[in-house]
Amino acid sequence: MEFKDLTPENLERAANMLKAIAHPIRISIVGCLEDGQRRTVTEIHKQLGLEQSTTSHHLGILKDRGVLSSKREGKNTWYFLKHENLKTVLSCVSSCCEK
Amino acid sequence: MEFKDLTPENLERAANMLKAIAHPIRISIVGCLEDGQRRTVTEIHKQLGLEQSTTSHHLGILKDRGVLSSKREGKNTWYFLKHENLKTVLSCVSSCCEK
DNA sequence: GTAATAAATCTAAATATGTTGATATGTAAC
DNA sequence: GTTACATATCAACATATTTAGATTTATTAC
Repeated sequence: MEFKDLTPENLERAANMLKAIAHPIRISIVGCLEDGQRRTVTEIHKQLGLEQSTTSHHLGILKDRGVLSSKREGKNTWYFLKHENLKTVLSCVSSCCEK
Repeated sequence: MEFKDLTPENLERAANMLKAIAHPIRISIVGCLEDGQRRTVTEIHKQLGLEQSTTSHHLGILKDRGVLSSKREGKNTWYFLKHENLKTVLSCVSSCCEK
């Protein structure tokens, strides 16, 4: 599907997905989850040096907007990329940002 | 360059570029400028049915964050995509948004 | 110089987003 | 039931973004 053909509703959804990713913390979170990796909230908040509540909040945004999925297993909630090709979005943008 | 390797400064720049695109109006603007097309502010504001000032404002954001470039010719300012591969970002995201 | 057109900027108000600490909920082990 | 740990939500405040109308600046033609 070409993005030109997006209905207003899907346009909104695409904008929301991009907006979800468009934040330094959330880009870093997506970076932790490349290549099918799964991480818990605690792992991510420790790895990135963030407050637990901040981390959960940003993970919630990413999940809500369709960037991540999650799966609860016991006390832990595992987060992972919902669409592998979202990696492409980031490498594409970062290639435009060099220098 | 992998986005994982972005310096904090480039991370910020990548987030700003994504944030620039992450808006329904601005996605539509980028959609008008595919394939090396150039458009003036007036053309875009008429085509998308927006206020002139709103259009100019959003074009300014896109230019400021490195998504578009512009060239003044007489009374007109032509806007165009700075990086052709930003198209990929949008088609990638829209493929994740189907249904 | 004036008039006409294109684009950019300013202003103000409404809306949305980000951040943190505190609190609540969910789950497992006992 | 209690305790401990993981996660989510709440509340409050600060900050940023969006929008439209009015104004200003830039350019061309006269």
